[in-house]
Amino acid sequence: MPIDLDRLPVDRGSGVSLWRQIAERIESEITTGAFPPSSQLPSESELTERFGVNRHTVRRALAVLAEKGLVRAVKGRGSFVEEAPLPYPIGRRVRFSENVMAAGRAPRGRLLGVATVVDAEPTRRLGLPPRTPLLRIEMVSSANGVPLSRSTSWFEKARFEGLEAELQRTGSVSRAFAAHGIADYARLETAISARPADPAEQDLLELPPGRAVLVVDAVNADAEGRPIQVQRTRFAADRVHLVVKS
Amino acid sequence: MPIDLDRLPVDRGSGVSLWRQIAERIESEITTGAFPPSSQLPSESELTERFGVNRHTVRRALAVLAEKGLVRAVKGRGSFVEEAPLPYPIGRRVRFSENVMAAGRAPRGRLLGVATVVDAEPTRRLGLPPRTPLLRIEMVSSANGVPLSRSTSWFEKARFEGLEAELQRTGSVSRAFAAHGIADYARLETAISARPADPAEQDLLELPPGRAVLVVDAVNADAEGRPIQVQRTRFAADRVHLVVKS
DNA sequence: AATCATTTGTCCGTATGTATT
DNA sequence: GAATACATACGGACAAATGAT
Repeated sequence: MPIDLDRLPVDRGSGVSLWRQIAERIESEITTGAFPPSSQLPSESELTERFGVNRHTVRRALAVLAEKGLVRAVKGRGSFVEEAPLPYPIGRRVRFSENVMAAGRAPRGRLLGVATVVDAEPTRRLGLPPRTPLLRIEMVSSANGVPLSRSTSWFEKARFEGLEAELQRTGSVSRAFAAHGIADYARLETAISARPADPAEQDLLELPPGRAVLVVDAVNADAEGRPIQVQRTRFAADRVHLVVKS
Repeated sequence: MPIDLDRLPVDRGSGVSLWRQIAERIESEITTGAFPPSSQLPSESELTERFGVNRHTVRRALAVLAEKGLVRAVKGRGSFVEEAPLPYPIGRRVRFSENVMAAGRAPRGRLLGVATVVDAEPTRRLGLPPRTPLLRIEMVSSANGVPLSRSTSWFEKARFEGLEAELQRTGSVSRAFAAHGIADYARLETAISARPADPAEQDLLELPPGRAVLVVDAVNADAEGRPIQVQRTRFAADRVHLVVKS
């Protein structure tokens, strides 16, 4: 009769700590597909029973896996297997929905807020005269219900009056542009940096404290090459990797 | 007689905490150029005297600036003004030294170690048969003496026997390649991600705990398009931003 | 609308083995 | 060997968020 690995008890006094053994067992079950991406892990108390250890020990193992970005714990609900990082192309074409769908996941955009602002730096990058009123739009985008990015965009207000209504309705910048007669647009320049997520980002992106965000700073232009959008996107660094084509 | 802002004492009971006032004063002195990039700040005790506060208050102000990535404290030496982030192009051409010199800074590479290894993943990406022996090379690269990146490279051992000697001597991958008859090489594919720096990286890159590293994963190929190098570079995210040309 | 069971997060402990000084 | 520090493991209580009833 074959050994049932799932029921194999932890090995006390083996020189390997229990939390490490448990973490490795759960990790192998994730990588072999016993726990598929986005599925829910057994609760801490179930794992406690299964491995015959204290709940703290299970929690330590789960903390290791969370640290590695393999699982994500949600208070009051449970722990879930993280999806593999989504490959996000950084090319001329910039279409969040397309990029997410190409990876076989369901994109969604949520409008957080709209404001009319005067801001020197985006104005300069849009090539507009100083103190031109801009539309500033805050969004959160997700794939399969998991938040992927938080973005801030600036547009010339006079040209994109009412853009927010379309954004609100569709949750898609591309579609809002289309409604304003812009069928095609492309990346002009892109700068990429990274830093730890701040508390607001931790909240909106459902990130545990200390994780990093990838900051992608881009200027997008219409078919004639005129800048129409300055965008600063903060991706949850655990959930994407940016792919640059040469 | 004009007011000497440098000598303006801190404003107690103004509703703004002393550490915040001091942080803002030092920050403005940095941005106005009174403390140029890479210069050394006055010691904590000098600042203590100048502002007439306790050393803890000065330390808190400096901690804020370090958190923002404006200054860098080095134990036993002092605090230094961070350089502006170096724009690092991610294009077809991959030349660390060129990129750093283009920004007007002095590049330097230091070889940390060389090992012969068998590793499935880089072997596969190099398009070599499984279990082919590889040369794995660990480096740290810096600009103006400030560590910028930590990289691990894999090469086919049979083809690049003795590469490490040249690397040791010049600290440059390009020059070591040249000595092996490879005049030109280019990026094949690049993936970018980010995560908090681990303790070893904090040490080598002189990063305070909690900061992020930009992980750039690349396969480079010779003039014929054959992969010759798999490279994983971890940039100190505070000190560079990657610029992608479209 | 209010209550309840479930689940993770945080805190208080105690005991024990291991490594260092 | 003794003293010390540290990591490991366990026990229990309660807070906080969630989802269902």
